[in-house]
Amino acid sequence: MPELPEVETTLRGITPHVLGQVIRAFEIREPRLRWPVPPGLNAGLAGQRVDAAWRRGKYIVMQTGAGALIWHLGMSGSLRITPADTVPRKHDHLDMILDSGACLRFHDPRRFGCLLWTQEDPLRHELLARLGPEPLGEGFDGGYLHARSRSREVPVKSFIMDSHVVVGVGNIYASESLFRAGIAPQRSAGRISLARYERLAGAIRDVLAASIAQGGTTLRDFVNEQGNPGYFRQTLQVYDREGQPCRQCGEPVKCARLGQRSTYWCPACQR
DNA sequence: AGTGCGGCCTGTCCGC
DNA sequence: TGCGGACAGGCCGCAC
Repeated sequence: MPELPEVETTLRGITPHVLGQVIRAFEIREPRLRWPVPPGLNAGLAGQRVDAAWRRGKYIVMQTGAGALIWHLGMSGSLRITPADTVPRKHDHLDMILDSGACLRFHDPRRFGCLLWTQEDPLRHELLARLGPEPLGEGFDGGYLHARSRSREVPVKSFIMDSHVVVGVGNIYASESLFRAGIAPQRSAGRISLARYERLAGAIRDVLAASIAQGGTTLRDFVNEQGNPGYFRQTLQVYDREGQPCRQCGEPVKCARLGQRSTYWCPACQR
C-alpha cells in the first residue's frame, strides 16, 4: 500500500487531530511489528504534547518534548482516527490515546510497519539519516538523478525505487513515472541521458502530486484516517493493467518481474 | 561499492 | 470444499 502519496494523505488527515494534543496513553495489543514497539512508551511519553507532525519519505514523525515517535506503515499499515472506546478489529495493533478523547489507531495485517521512539534528532536516526531527497522538495531534479546514476547498472526502475536515491517512489509510482517519461523500466540507470532524466524527475513529481490530490491509490487495503480509500487508481496508466490496451497507443501493457517486483510498461511508448 | 536475494508477516487468489 | 503455492504497495541485512 503506502507509498509517498498514501503516507502524505494519512499525515494530512491525522495532523489536525494530533497536533498540539497531549498524549494520554498508548495501548499496545501487539508489539511484534517490523521492530518491537518500545516497552517504555507510556512511562516516557504520557503527558507529552505533540508539538509537530511531519513526513520524511514514507516515515511519519511526531515530535514531543521527550523525543520523537517514528511511524512507518510498511506494506499494509494504516492509521485512523477513532473514538478511544471503539472496539478494536483484528490487526489493530496499537492505539495512541489523546487527552481530547480521540485515538490514533494503527492497523497492519502484515506487521511490516513500525512505531519507534527516539530521543535524538529524528533526522539523525539510522532509518532516516541516509535517505535521498524528497521528490517534491528542493534538491531533486534531472541533474541529480543523472549524476547519481553514472556507472550504475541496475535497471532504472530499481534505481528510482531505492530510498537512498530518492524517497517515496514505490512499485506503483515507479512504473507510472517511467511510463509518463517514455523510459523502458529495464534500461540501465547509468545509460540514460540528462534530458531523459529531466523528463523522469518531472514525471515523478507530477504523478506523486496528482495522486496526493486524489487521496492516494487504493489497490486493496489502503484507507485514509477516516477509513476511506484513495481515488488515484482510476488514473493509473500501466500499473495492474497487464494485457489491457495502452491508454496512449492501444498496444497491450506488458508485465514482467524486475528485481522481484511486478513491473508494468508499454513496449511501444517506452524505450 | 554495487547488486541480488532472503526474510519478516498475513491475506487472498488461483490451479489442482 | 480443501490445500499448496505464488503473490501483494517496503525495506533491512547479508553474502558475493
